[in-house]
Order: sequence, then C-alpha cells, then structure tokens
Amino acid sequence: MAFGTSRFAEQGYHPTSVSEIVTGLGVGKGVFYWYFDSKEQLFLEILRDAQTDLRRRQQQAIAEEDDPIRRIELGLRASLAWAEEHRDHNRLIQFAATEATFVGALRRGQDIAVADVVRHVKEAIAQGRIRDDADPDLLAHAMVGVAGHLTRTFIYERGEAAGGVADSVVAFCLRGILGDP
Amino acid sequence: MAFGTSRFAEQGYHPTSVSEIVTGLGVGKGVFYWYFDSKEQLFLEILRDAQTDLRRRQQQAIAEEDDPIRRIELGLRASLAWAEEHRDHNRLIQFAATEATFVGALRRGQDIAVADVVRHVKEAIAQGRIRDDADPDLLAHAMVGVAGHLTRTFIYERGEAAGGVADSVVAFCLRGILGDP
Amino acid sequence: MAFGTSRFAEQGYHPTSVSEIVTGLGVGKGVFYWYFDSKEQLFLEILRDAQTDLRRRQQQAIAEEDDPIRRIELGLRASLAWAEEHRDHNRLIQFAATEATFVGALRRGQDIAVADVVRHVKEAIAQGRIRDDADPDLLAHAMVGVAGHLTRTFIYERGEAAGGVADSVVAFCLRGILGDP
Amino acid sequence: MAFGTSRFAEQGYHPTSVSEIVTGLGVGKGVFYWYFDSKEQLFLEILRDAQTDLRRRQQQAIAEEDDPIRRIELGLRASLAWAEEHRDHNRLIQFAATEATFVGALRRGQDIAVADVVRHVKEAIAQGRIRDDADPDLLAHAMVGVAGHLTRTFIYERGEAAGGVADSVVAFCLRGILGDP
DNA sequence: AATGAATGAGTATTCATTCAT
DNA sequence: GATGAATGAATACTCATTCAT
Repeated sequence: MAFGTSRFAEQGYHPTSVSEIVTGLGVGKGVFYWYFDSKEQLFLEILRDAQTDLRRRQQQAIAEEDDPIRRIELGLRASLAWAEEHRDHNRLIQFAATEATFVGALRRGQDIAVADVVRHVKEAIAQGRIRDDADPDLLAHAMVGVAGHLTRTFIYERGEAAGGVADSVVAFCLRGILGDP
Repeated sequence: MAFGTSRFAEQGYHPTSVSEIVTGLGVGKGVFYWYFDSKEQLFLEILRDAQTDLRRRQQQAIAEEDDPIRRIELGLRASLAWAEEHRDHNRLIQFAATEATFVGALRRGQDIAVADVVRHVKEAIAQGRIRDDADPDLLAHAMVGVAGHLTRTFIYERGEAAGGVADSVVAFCLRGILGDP
Repeated sequence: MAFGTSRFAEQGYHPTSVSEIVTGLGVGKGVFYWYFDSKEQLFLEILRDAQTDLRRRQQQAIAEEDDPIRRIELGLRASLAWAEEHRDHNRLIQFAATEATFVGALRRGQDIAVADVVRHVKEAIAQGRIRDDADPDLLAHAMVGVAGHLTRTFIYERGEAAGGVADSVVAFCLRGILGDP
Repeated sequence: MAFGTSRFAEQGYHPTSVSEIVTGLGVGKGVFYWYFDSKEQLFLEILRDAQTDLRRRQQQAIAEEDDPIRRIELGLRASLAWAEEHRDHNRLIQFAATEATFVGALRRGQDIAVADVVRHVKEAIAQGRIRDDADPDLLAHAMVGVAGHLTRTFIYERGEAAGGVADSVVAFCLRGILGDP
C-alpha cells in the first residue's frame, strides 16, 4: 500500500500499472491479487486508511479542548500537520474526487470531517460568539477550502513549513467566521 | 471539444476512450485525428480554452471598477458565475492538477489568475484598508480556496444557485482579509 | 511516379504512405487516385516502367553487334550503366521480389531479360566457343547474379563508378563461361 | 520464431500482423509481448539467429581443410545446403536488405561472411594460384552473387536439388577466379 | 481536374486479471 | 504463500480509400 500510494501520487492512478507496482516491490503478480481483489480495491483501501488516519489525528488534537473556537483552530492545525506528512495521500484524495468510480468512497469520509467542524461552529453560535445568521455548514466548508488550498500551494508547491502556513490558515479562517469588516 | 469535455468530466480522462468520443458523435475515428494530434492534445486544448474564457470573464467583470476591494468582490462573483456555467471545465481543471502530464499546462493559467487578485490586495494594503503585515499572496490563495471549494460543494454537489453562494464567498473572504476578530 | 519511387526506395514500400507522397508533391489526395487506382498500382507501374526502360537500354547496346560473346559483354555493361542511374528503381525491384503481391509482376520482366542472355550463350555454344556440356540457362543466371550483387555492393554501397565495376563483372563472367581452370 | 519466419517469408514482414502470428499459434496476444518487445524485435532476432546458424555451418564445412581453393568450394557448398534447408530465412535476409530499419542489422553478418571468403582468396593469391592483379574483395562478392542468385532461381523457384546446383556454382566460380579465357 | 474532410477496418501494443505450478 | 506465464479485451492511433464540393 505504501509503494502503491507513492506511485499513484507521482504518476497518477491510471498511468500506474499493477505490473509496475509488483516489479518495484520485487514480488510476483500473484501476491498482489492474494492481498487485493483488484487495483481499484487497493486504491480504495489506501483512500479509506488515509481518511481514517486523518480523522484520528484531528480527534486526538481536540480531545482535551472544551472551547469550540479553539477546537476549530486545533483541528485546522492538525489537518495541516497531517497533510505535510501525507503529501501522497492528499494527492490521491484530490484525484479520487475527479473520477466517478471513487467519488462515492470519498464523500463519506469528507462528510464526517466536515460534520465535526459544523458541530463546533454550531456550539460557538449557541455561545453567541459567531453571528447567528451564519450557515454553519457553509462556514465549515469555507475553512476546509482555505486549509486545502493553502496546503497545496504553500506546503506542497512552495515547500513551506506546515506550522507557519497553519498560523495563516487559522488567522484567515477565524477572521472569516468571527470578523466584522 | 464540447463532447469530449462532458465525457472527460463525467467519467474521467483515462476511462474515456477516443472510440467512445467519436462513436458518441457519430463520426469516424479518422476525423478525431484530423483535428487533434492525440487524445492528450484534445484535453490540453480544452484546458487552455477554459482558462482563457474564465480569465476573460473576470477581466470584463472588473473592467470599470476602481476600488480594489470591490474588484476582488466582482472577480469572485464572476468566477462563481463562470463556474456555474462551466461545471465540466472546472472538473477537468481539478483533474489536470492530479496528473504529471497536465500540471504544467495548468500552472501558468492559475498563476495569472492569482496574480490579478494579488494586485488588488496590494493596492488595498497601500490604501491602508488591509493590515500591512498581511501576505498578499497568501490572502489571494485563501480566497481562491474558499471560492473553489464552496463552488464544488454548494453549486455542483448541492445544486444551489451561484448568486447566493457568491454572497457567502464574498462575505467570508472580505471578513478574512479585512476583519478583526 | 518519380517521387513515389524515391520515397519507396528510401524507406520501403509499406512505411511510405500515400499521404506522404501527395503532401511531398503539394497536391491533394484526389489527384493521386485520379491517376492511380491504388498505392499498389503505382508501385506496379513504376516496376513495369523500370523493367521496360532497362530492357530498351540493353537492346540498344547490343543492336549493332553480331558476336554473341560481345553481345553478352555489352549487355552486362549496359545493365550496370542503367543500374548506376536508377539506383532507386533497382531497390524497388529487389523489394518486389520479397513480397507475394509483386513477385508475379517481377517474374515476367526478369524472364525476358534472362532469355536474351540465354540466346547469346546458345549461339556461342553453337559456334563452339563455350563448352557444349554447359547449361545456357544456368550460365545466364550466374552472370545476372554477379552483375546484380556487384552493382549493389560496389556501386550502391561503396559508391564506385559503374565503368570500373563493369570491367570486373565482364572479366569474371567471361572467365566463368569461357574459362578453363 | 519458427512460425513468424514462415509467415514473414510467405507474405512479407509488413503484411504479416502480430495478430495473425498469435492466432495461427493458438495463443493470446500477451505471450507474444512476453517474449518479444515488438514485432520488429522478433524479426531482428530471427535474422540474427539465421546469420549465426549459416556462419556455423560454413565454419564446420571448412574446418579441416587447408587448401584455400577447396575451402572456398566447401564454403559455397555449405551455403547452398543451408539455403536449401532455410528457404524462409533466406527470403527474410533478402527482405531485410530493402528496408532502412533492418539493413544495419544485416550488414554486420554479411560483412563477416564475405571476410571469410576474402581471406581464402588472398591466401590463394599468395600461393600464386590466383592472378595477383585481382581484387580479393570483388572476387568474393562475385561468388556470393552467383551463389545467391542461383540458389533463388534453381533451388527455390525451380525446386532443383542443392547438390547439383552447387556443382554448377562451384564450377562457374572457380573458372571465374582461376580461369584464363 | 483537383481538393481535403471523412471513413472505418486494421495495427501494434498494453495491462488487469487468472491459474497451473 | 508465492510465482510468472498466459489471456484477450481494450487502447491510441494509422492509413488506403472515397466522395461531396
């Protein structure tokens, strides 16, 4: 799975052949099909694991925090930290979103992740810290968009450190949900 | 190109065969290769056209506006309007970002688009309307991230109207660049 | 026909497309099929013309000569001279011998050419100048083989002048039919 | 390789498709590409093997013989015997000479074969048995030409036995190199 | 006479998958 | 558990040929 992840991320899912994977691993084709039903299933499994892992990371980060705003911040920071370490998985997630075969599998995981944020936003609204005319769902997605795009641009493309980028992401997002221009 | 765009968007670039395209069009395989050197070139041509068209739309939207903040807003609204009408092209752009063969072609167009926004942000900073410790580049990308993600989620997935989503995008982004939490 | 000949000779019959021929000539595909029924027919026509032309050259060379041995010599020299000027046609003849579609068309012309030489040999045998236990047909083909191979090796590959090579061909062949080791 | 040889020889290299070869063999298309990189490579491999085999046959034939003239004779006889048994390979060699892609591969083998004969001729000249004004290279090629052409005409086309044709080839060639008309 | 867009059968080649060993 | 030879449907692409203009 690790090797497949790196090949898929580097060249794309379709341009990577099962042959290439097993050859690169120095094993026969048989073992591939012993462990996976198909190339598609390998991809799906990688995808599931990645989403599970990211989720765990986010949960751990906010576990001890009661303040919803702080939980949002910690969640964002955890996401960026994870993204920095899982460049390849992140690329695969991005690709999965572009192909009919995989969107379904992707959706569930992303829905769960967003639902978390939505919960925090709602709590903050209840506490009167975010305007109550705001749509929690929209705010959550906006923050996901900021985090994702800045990760790809500044961490992946420009090689900046996740910590610094996270500061900016948090700043922008908190202003976005709390600010009053 | 129109038909290819829709097939590519629906099933993905690789799962769509040249055969399928020409059959769906009711023409022979030869015509395809009369007009395009390869399947790859067709994709590249679609990509280029899409980026050119979006750019034109943005330029037209801000042509008469002097205020940089208003230009940012109009640019965002124009992007969402275009995205609503060019769902398929947008998906192709997303896919292009995931495959080595196409990233190069994509980059240039996106760099130009972001450069525009950066210019407006800098102008607003010069006017003292945005804190001068902000990184214009980062702010620009953050807004691109918000617009892109909310478009995909609310316009494409949930079928909401571009106008309403644009209001939210603008609100979030302006708070993000101007707000003081 | 001239252009086709050169392309066929340079790259081979199959690797040369009709498209390449008409493009190289700056004309449309229509004209090609106005003058020739097919690519195959063009080749056949080139082949026929080449054989006719070679034959004419040989006939002219021996027209005024009565001595059969001298006629053989003059015929050989004429063949080499023609071959020097018609490198491309010669290559096509060689190719034609390797493909089922063309062997038939080739045979006739070659039979005629050999028959000429056979006639001279028989005459020389009748005059008692060549041993009467010799097979005229075999002697004729042997000489054709010498002429053909030395042409390809020394004139085509090594770029030597036809005149000098012809001297050697004649010397070897005359010893071959007359000599007594 | 055996089946490919016969198809190539019968219809020509280009008119023979990989499809036809694997179908005729009752195997899947994949096996072909498991053993050969391409159709071209199959041809090249056949060519190389044929040349190697012919060479070995010639070497064996002359191994125990000291007299250079006798070595020439034995070499010619070995060549004709081989040619009788390898009709198809011989045709392929002939075709290879007409296409740019293959001439290179052909040349080396033929150069080696001729170099052998040249060596014998030179030795015979040194022994004073062949006129010392003769060009060994030319004599060698002349003999190759005789052997090749008579093989094709009398063995392949007319179905005569290699033994009888070899007698004629040897007689003609020895007169050609030794005779004094 | 000539053009060149259009056809579609045909080509070499790839690759996910199977299965006897 | 593991191998890798074998399968064959599928792919991108070519090209001789046609025909409306």
